[in-house]
Amino acid sequence: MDTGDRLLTPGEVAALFRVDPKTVTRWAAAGRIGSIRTPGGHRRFRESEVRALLEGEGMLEESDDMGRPRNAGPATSPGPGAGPANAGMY
Amino acid sequence: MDTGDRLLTPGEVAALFRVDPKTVTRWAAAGRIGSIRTPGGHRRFRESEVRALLEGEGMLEESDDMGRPRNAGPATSPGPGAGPANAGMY
DNA sequence: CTAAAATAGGGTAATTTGGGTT
DNA sequence: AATGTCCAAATTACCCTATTTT
Repeated sequence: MDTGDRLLTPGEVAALFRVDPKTVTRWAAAGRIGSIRTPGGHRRFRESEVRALLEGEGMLEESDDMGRPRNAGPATSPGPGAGPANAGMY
Repeated sequence: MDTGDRLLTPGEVAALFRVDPKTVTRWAAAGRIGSIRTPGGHRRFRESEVRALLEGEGMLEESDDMGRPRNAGPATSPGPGAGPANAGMY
């Protein structure tokens, strides 16, 4: 199977998500999506990861009620569930 | 381990980075990547170096926005006068 | 030796980056 | 906190033809 190790440009990812390329850059800077840098500093994204984000996340996670408590967290799972890494200092 | 001393053509390197072959040539001209010239003037790149550039910067990285030591690489080509690039990004 | 593909080199648009702001 | 827009600079992409490689 083609895992899709092809690389996509920021503009392509932005078109897939219907967002501004700048937003994709912010996602990469925040660690929400993996990125590969060219020697010149431009970013490339793995198609497999992008497609996983596109159609593989709206099924078994944050369904509707208990997916992501935005304020009334049980305080027992500090787990990174929604925010894996980064400190969002951008 | 396969050190990967095989030589890659500009087209191969370009496909790996998802860039234009001309861009790879520009990297070599700027000293960002080591290059070997054929007697005819064409360039060849070491697979080990290319893979180091690919994996060394975009694999287990998540928040890599600020602080990008791009010039701390192998210094294989000191690049005589090809330095209009780094040093002062902005 | 001939032919096709790739590369080098130069020059000009398009994209991307990073910061600051809305 | 997240996204979109403006700006200046850098990087990259596509145009061409000549040379090299296969």
